[in-house]
Order: sequence, then C-alpha cells, then structure tokens
Amino acid sequence: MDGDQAHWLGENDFNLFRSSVPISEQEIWLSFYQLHKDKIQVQKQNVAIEKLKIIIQATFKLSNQKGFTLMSLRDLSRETNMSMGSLYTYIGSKGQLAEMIHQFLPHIFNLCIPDLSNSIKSARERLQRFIRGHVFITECLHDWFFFAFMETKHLSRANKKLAMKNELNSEQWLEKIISDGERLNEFASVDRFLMGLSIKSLLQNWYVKRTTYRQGKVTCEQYIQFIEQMINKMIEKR
Amino acid sequence: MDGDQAHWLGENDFNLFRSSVPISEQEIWLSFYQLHKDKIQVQKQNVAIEKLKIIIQATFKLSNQKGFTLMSLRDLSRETNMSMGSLYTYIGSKGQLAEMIHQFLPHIFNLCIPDLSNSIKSARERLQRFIRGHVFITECLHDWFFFAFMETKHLSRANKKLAMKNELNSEQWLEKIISDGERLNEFASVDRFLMGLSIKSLLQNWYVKRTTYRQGKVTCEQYIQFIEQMINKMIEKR
DNA sequence: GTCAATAACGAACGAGCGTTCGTTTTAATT
DNA sequence: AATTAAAACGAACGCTCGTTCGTTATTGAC
Repeated sequence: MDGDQAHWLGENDFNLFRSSVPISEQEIWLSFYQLHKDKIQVQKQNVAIEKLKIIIQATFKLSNQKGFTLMSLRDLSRETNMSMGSLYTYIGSKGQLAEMIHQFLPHIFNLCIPDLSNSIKSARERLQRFIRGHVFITECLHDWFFFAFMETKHLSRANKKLAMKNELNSEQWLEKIISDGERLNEFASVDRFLMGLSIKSLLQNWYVKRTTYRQGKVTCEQYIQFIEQMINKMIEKR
Repeated sequence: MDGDQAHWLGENDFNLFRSSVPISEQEIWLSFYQLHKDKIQVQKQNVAIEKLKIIIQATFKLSNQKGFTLMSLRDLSRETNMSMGSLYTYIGSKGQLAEMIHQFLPHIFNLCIPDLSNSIKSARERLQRFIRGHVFITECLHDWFFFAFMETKHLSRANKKLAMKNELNSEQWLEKIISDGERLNEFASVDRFLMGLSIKSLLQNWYVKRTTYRQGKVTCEQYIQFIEQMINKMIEKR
C-alpha cells in the first residue's frame, strides 16, 4: 500500500523525495506556464517559459531587496533586460504578476502532498508525511513560499480570501490528523488547536528564517528530525 | 532576591505583570514621546503626545489594511483629520515614521525584560521569565510588534541592521540560557541553536497569528502553559 | 485686548509610478 | 527574397506620491 510513495519517509531522503515528485526545475516552470497559459499573450511555449522564468526570478530577487510594492516595473525591466511593453505581454499587470505566483503554490502543494486520509490509516504516518513533505517542498520552492509569506498584502480581495482559506486548510488538516491519532489511541491527549498551530509555526519557520538556518549549517533532514522529536514528545503516550 | 519582580511568574498572572512594568497606555505614549522628542517640531508635550497617539494608531490601522508602503500620507491625513503640513511637524518624513515605531520596540523590551543573568542563577527561572515576559509584552503591545514584523522592508540600511541585531540578540540570549541550563545540569542536552530558534518561532507566533488565537479563544496564559510544556519536554532530564 | 509664539493648514511641485499603443525588429514560411 | 505573423520596443499619458512652504488660525502671557 505504501510502496514507492513511501520511500522518502526514510532517513536522510530529501533526494528521494525530490525524485518522487514533479518538482524539477523544468517541471516547475512548465506547470507554472500551463497554469497561466490563458493569461499570457506570447504564444510559443518555449519562448514563454524561458522569459517567465527570468521575470519571476527577477521578481523574487527585487522583492527580497525592497519588497514587492517598492519594486517598480522599471526595476523589473532593467533586471530582466526586457522592455516595459514586452513585460506586459507576459504579466498582464503588476497585480496579476503577484497573483500568478500566489496561485501556483496550492497547485504545486496538492500535487506533492496529496490527501492521504483514505489510503493511509495510521495517523502517525500521515503526520510524518505531512511534516516531511512540507519541509521538503518549501526547501525546493523556497523563493516561492517566502515571497507568498511576505507579500500577502498585495492580493485582490478574492485572492486574499483564497490564501487565507488555504492557510486555514492546512491548519485544519493538522488538527484532523491529531484528533484522529487521539481517537485511534496512537497519540496522547493534547490541545489539537494549539498543537496544530504550533506545528504550522515550526514548519513555516523553516522557509521564513532560511538564511539563519543556512548560517547555522542545519540541513532540512536535521530540522525535520528536531521538530519531529519535539512534536512526538507532546503526542506520545507514556 | 526575587521578591517583588517575581510575582508575575505565578500562574494566571498577566495582570500582575502589567502592573509591575511601565506599560500602561499613558506610560507607553510618554516613553515614545521622550524617545523621539528631538525629532518632533511641536513643543508642547501634551499636544505632541496626544497627536502622536492618533498618528501612530492610524498608521497601525492603515498598515494592517494595505501595508505601510501602500498607505499614502494622504490616507493618513484623512484618517487622523490632520493636514499634510501638520503631519510633517510630527513625523519628519514617511520613512522616519516607520523608523520611530521600530526604534521604540527594543527600548520598551529592555525596560520590561532586563538582563537577568546576574541576579538570577537558575536557568530554568530565567527561561521562564523570558518566555512569559515575551508573550506578555507582545500581548500588551501587539500592534507595535505586528507592525515591526510585517514592515521590516522599509527601514533604512542602518535601522535594518539594527533590527537584525536585536533579533539576533534575543536568539543568542535564548541559546545562552539553554547552554547555561545544560552546564548547570538543570536541562537535558539539546541542540541549542535549533531549540533557541524554535522557541523564538513559537513566541513570535503569538503576535503574528493573534487573530487566529483570538478566534480559538486562547488566552495568553493558556498559550504560555502550552509552549512551556512543549519546551520542558525537550529540556527536562529523565 | 494685544501681541508674539506656536501649531495647523493645503495648494503646489517635481519625481516616479503603472500602463498603453503605434512602431520596429525578429523569426518562420513560402 | 518576399511575405506575414509574432514578439519586443520605449516614448508618452494620466495619475498619485512624498514633500515643501507661504499663509492662516490658535493659544496663552501680560
């Protein structure tokens, strides 16, 4: 039942995770292009993907420096070596640029961490998969998640609601796993709400404070091991 | 040795903390005024404090809605019922407004959680004081800390460095307490670096996700109890 | 009631923003 | 080599921004 998919649950298996999931460089930009195909005026796929990559990466770079709002499209034009007019055939508008990035995340997230509640009965394993999947994905797509975390303010009302819903979703997912574990007698009794939010916080911290962890030479496997230890001590039965 | 100051280390003592520390409404605005006295053109203290309060609170409100960068001074003028010219006699410039708020935080923080490493020997107690002090202060000054967390991007290079240094300071402080506890044989052996950052993450989560905790009807005492339990399970000797 | 000193005012300015669109360059097809 | 469609270009437009400053209103001491 948990054959191939479960490989990356072993120790030290970030690379196994990567190869079991469609998030190579190529696949990411292809997915991104396909998701937004209809909004992009440029028609040749190869050209579009290549330029989109340049634009988005420049957006990440400039947003890191001064924030998305303070990044002007003239900055972006300079950084990408594209004219203003050319930019607009790819991004539609500045606002849409931000929204395209935001919308990509739940898309890729669901692709890599599918709902496991039917196929996998053990709550402990579902929790483990969620935690490791989360850290691994945010490790692969750090720039994307960091951008989304920092620049929530600039979304349209509709997309802001969507972002909040996704956020809420993953919190409720965690709560569900915890209460299942408790019901199945796998976990000790804890406050589901606080436990879920705390796990979420620790998971987010991995990409929000990435520079700090890099400086301390912490790998994502080490981080997973540490927070799993912390979480297990809370939920393990004595 | 730990007479009066230690009162708020008991259970359910948020109010005791508040009364043991100079952060009543009045005291906050007075401190803020005094810290920035030299930059404010208006000379009468009463007038200045009253107006500053209006300006800063409006800044918090508007920044929450659209972010500091997207908040124009015309928005601020409308919200405060003050003219553009009048605003400028208080804030100097839009950038300085942000910096005044940022600079206030380490000021008030050090006032409320002094360095306890000399007077208090027990690492466990120092850790407890730090955690509870942190949650209590960020509970009292939520708008300030939330603003500072969200709007780091708009600081001058000098003040950005300062903010990072303060951040780093509190992380190193935690690391120090943890390694002291280990050395004094109070704590079990854990990864200081990861433990410090994790605690920091949980502490920040209290004010970053405040709305969520409010909705879940979690009080700050309950939050403290929960994360202390989580932390203790990691550091307690078996 | 007078008169300085202080505070508030708001129109005006120049800079820079996001966006548009008529034109030019490039690439592919015949 | 000619034709045509696609893509890139960048000057120009209208607008809003942060900021200034000459003027008006308010205050409080005498």
